Amino acid sequence: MYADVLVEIPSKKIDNTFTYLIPSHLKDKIQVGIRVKVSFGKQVLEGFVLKIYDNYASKYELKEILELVDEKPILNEEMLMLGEEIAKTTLCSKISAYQVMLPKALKAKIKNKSNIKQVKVISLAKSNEEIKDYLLKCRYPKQKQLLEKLIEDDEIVINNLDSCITTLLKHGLIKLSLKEDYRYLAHASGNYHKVVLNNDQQKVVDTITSNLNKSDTYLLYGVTGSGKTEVYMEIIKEVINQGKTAIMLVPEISLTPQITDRFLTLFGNNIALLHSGLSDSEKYDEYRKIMRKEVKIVIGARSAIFAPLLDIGVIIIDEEHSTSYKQDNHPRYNAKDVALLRSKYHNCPLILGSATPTLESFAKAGNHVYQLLTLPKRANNNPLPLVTLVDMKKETEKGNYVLSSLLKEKIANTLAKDEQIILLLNRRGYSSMLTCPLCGNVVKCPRCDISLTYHKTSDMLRCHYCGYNRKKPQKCDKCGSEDLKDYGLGTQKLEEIIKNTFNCRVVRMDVDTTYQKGAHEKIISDFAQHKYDILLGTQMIAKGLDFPLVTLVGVINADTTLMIPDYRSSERTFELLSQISGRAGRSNRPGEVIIQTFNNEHYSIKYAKQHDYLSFYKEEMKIRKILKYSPYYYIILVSIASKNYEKGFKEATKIGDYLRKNVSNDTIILGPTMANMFKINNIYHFQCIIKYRYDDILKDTLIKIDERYKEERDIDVYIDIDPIKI
DNA sequence: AGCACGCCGACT
DNA sequence: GTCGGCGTGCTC
Repeated sequence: MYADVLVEIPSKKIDNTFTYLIPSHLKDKIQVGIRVKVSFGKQVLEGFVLKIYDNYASKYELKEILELVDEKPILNEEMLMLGEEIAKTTLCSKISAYQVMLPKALKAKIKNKSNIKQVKVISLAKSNEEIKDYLLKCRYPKQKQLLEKLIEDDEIVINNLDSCITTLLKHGLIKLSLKEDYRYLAHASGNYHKVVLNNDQQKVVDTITSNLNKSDTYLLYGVTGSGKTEVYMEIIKEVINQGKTAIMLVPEISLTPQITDRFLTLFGNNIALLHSGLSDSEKYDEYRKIMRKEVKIVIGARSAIFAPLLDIGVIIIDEEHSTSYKQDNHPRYNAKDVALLRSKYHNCPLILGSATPTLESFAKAGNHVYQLLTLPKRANNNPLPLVTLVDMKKETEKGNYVLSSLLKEKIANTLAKDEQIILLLNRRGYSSMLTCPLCGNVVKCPRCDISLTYHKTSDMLRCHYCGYNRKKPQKCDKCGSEDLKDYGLGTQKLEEIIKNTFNCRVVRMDVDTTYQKGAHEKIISDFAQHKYDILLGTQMIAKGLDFPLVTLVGVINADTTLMIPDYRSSERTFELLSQISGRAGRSNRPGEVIIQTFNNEHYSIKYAKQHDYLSFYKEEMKIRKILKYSPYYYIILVSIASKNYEKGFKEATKIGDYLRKNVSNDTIILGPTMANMFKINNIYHFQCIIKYRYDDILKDTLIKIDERYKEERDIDVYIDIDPIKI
């Protein structure tokens, strides 16, 4: 017998299987999807068995498989199919596709036998009658207590052996054994109260639960606070009742106890949670629970879409507009695409939920590719918050550069009512640049083409792209003037201003305050407990959070996302403003939103003010059509990176020309141009953008480019199919 | 990814 | 004459 083995070398060059002989003692144990050890050249490697067969006309002298790593397959038929599909659609090697699907601990080479945590457990070694006899004559209360508990519970986890246990062991009444333990156990705090669904919610639930055995995709478009989570819970409940399993994806950032609590309360330990807060071994523990069919529900971020559940009854992707579902490094897969494949495979519905769906999804709903379901009102029938725009051009004339008089007044009022406030400022640090007023010199990163951000707490200038750090200079590097001015506003400076202006408790949430494990959750729970009056931060505070006491939301500068030169910047702006507005007035107190902007005529901001997704959608679709962008055209981004500017430019031009010659007539090739972030970490980035609708030769052309540049050492070419940012 | 093979420069 | 530079190519 022979086996085709995919060895664990993540190189495109070696992305085909190698045939090995199956030694006779492994013949009845080997299966497709298990890992094996093989000798490969001079080294011993692990690999996945992808095929087993009887006859093979060998040209070479075949080697034998050395040993099996697993007893049972870790890749089943479905996962093998998913990996192949990912490799094909994202142009990555098969092995990297399979590796991205598995938890790190299951990746070859890492020995994890000792990685399984064990606990000591004691259990009864004799029959209940014999124990009861012993109990009658036993005169030690501690022993009695323990034995009685053991009759009740079968086994007890112990930390150390006390005299009572050693005596019982000596008498042969109990036995000691080791049991695998799971490190991570999520607990519900139990303070979630069940809610009754309103008519709209019930209609959505009914539509989906009466079509559970079809692989339809639904777009659940529900305004912020419309109670999408309750709908998901109801559907999952029904799926579980039918004996099936469920996957729910949420953006990493919203995997907070706030959300998970509700699920844990309703479904108890039937859930595996997969999020970045877990260590690799903890993730592996959760994974093992899924493999052993001990849980039926998986909730997690992007990679949870690969959870090896069998018999999936529903897949839910919450906040479907979130960019976090696309992996931004190799392999650049999109969890939404994988979800679609799995929904087809399991014949189960896929639900995409959002208050601000991507244009692509909404367009598909318009074409009846997806089925549109709507929750037009907030669950508690509250109106959406009143949004007021403040023209910052007028405010700056009055000398108000940061807080407009209106926002100041509203903050003071809200504080007086003892209610809470969220302030959004989409830029971290203290100020965005340090400038010399004499010679106009801006202090820049020596490795990147961008100005450094001043961080006051550490008195350092920091590059937000490469992490470069330097002490704040006392003098201008160019002319020596000592009068350096800081311009721009960051979250640190805003925090300082708020503290100086109001007498209140402020907490700041951005990358700088949340890089430590658990810091993010702590800020959220502290704010929820009203330990602070104001939560200010970057966009990470905009999504999914639910604080009943928040009645005022302020957006300090709505224009930052609008400035980004990406064809989706209007969509991002509308989404961010809608999402942050949705944080206000979620309980019985009415909410209010103040948006400060220099572009109060811009349609993104205008429609966000009116909570008018539909009009925004129509306006933006017109522009996408004229400019030939997604969803009218498919987009592929080819990035060319090199340390050497000339070489990078030369190769980028070559790639651009090659593309133009080797695609269909109506495919559009833009560039090469300098990328948005042109120089990062001393590496120059160029890019070509491909826009196409139907093109059968494009894929081959891309594969050729990919293969050609795999070998090049000082040029890196990345091909991003369906990129989320340009 | 490793590791060997291989064909040109400065050394005991 | 040889040690070693890392360019190229192969691994069932």
